[in-house]
Amino acid sequence: MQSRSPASRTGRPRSATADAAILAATREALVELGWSKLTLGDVATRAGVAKTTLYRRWAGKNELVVDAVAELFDELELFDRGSLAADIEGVVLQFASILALPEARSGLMAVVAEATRDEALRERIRASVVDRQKRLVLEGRARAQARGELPAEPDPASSARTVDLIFDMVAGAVVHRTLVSAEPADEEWVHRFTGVLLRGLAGEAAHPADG
Amino acid sequence: MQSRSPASRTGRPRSATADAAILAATREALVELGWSKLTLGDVATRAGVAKTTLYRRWAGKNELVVDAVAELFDELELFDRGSLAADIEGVVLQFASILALPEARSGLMAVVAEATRDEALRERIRASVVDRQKRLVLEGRARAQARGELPAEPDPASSARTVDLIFDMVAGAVVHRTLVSAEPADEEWVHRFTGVLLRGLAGEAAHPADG
DNA sequence: GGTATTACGCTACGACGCGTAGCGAAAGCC
DNA sequence: GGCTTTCGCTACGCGTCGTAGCGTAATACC
Repeated sequence: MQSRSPASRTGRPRSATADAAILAATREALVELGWSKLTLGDVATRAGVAKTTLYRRWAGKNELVVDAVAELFDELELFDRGSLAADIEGVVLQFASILALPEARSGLMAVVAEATRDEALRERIRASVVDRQKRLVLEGRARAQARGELPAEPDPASSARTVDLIFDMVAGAVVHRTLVSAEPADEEWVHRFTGVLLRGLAGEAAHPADG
Repeated sequence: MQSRSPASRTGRPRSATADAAILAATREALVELGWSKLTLGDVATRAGVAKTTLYRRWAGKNELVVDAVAELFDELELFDRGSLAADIEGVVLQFASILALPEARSGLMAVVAEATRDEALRERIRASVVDRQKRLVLEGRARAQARGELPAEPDPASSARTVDLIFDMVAGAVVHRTLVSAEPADEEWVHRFTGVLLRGLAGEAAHPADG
């Protein structure tokens, strides 16, 4: 959400239910119409609010859709399944199930595309969507290091680069599989992916079927 | 390009220079304006053609931008650098340099987003952009198997799934690094990425600096 | 060279979404 | 009750869309 400055203490407060209704209506419109045919007037009508109310809270289509899609990622959680491989498979399957939703598929890529020319929008996406995933990578790695599955990296700069790399590899692969190849990231695919990620291409050939 | 059916044999032929001018103008407009602010009228003016000419050849903005961006991927080539790791690094750096172009950054993701609701557009992207990259994965793997760096996969179905997986991992990681994380996929990053891809997360820790 | 056929440039048009301004009414704090 | 902010509503100018219509240019066929 937009940073609510503490300046507005007096006067009529903004309706919290309107916020929720607008975001829900945005997701509904994304499902039915997709990004390009989604209009703010239509969203306002669906939400039962005036178009001007919508413009008072969001600068435009981009920011609105980012917030609407970001809520879908709230449920992401890294359950402890006992091993690094199982942890990765679990969270990747969660991520894939979110990307399988039509409102996420059509909305997320569009705002990322817009963000290539809009630094503020890129920061908004990072804060509300990306960082929530990156946190999972940090957690998973810490757990794996505690289990002895991964070595500790003493150099913090090198460590940060490794986290970024893993994050790009995991998120990128799932996104590409789901949105570009347009194939489901199902359990079998996730299992193969995790195998390559952990053991590499050559090593994976030695364990073709099991985990 | 759209499949030119051999039905039109008589009459004035379509100007080939107009095609090139329109696609170049589209890329130019993508750089200056980005996807959302790009208008077909503006592209027609830049190309020195009438707006109606543009509509006679392309169904809309999506198809036009796909063709304009697809030309950027023509130069992709897999040079034989002697080892699988070097081959991967070389082609990934080429791919990254294309994605670093502003006309590719702003255009490619947008059409992919649109393609989530348009099967024909998805097929157009696959034919003119994606398949050109997937061919490189096939070449690279065949070379690596000939060198003995990768084992032969006798089962064709399993083999095809592996190629798809590798393709999603390579292309996805580079795209995510470039367009979502908005960081350059430079030589250092590509080197780290290739290490993880070939040796896995655990194995990579044993070779932190070299190749 | 004449004719048919197709592409081209140009103009004009209705339709639609954008984003804003202005108004009166409603809902909170002091 | 007075102050402040939000809300719903209407209306507006603006720009783009995609198409229709027309006269002209370029090629193939006879």
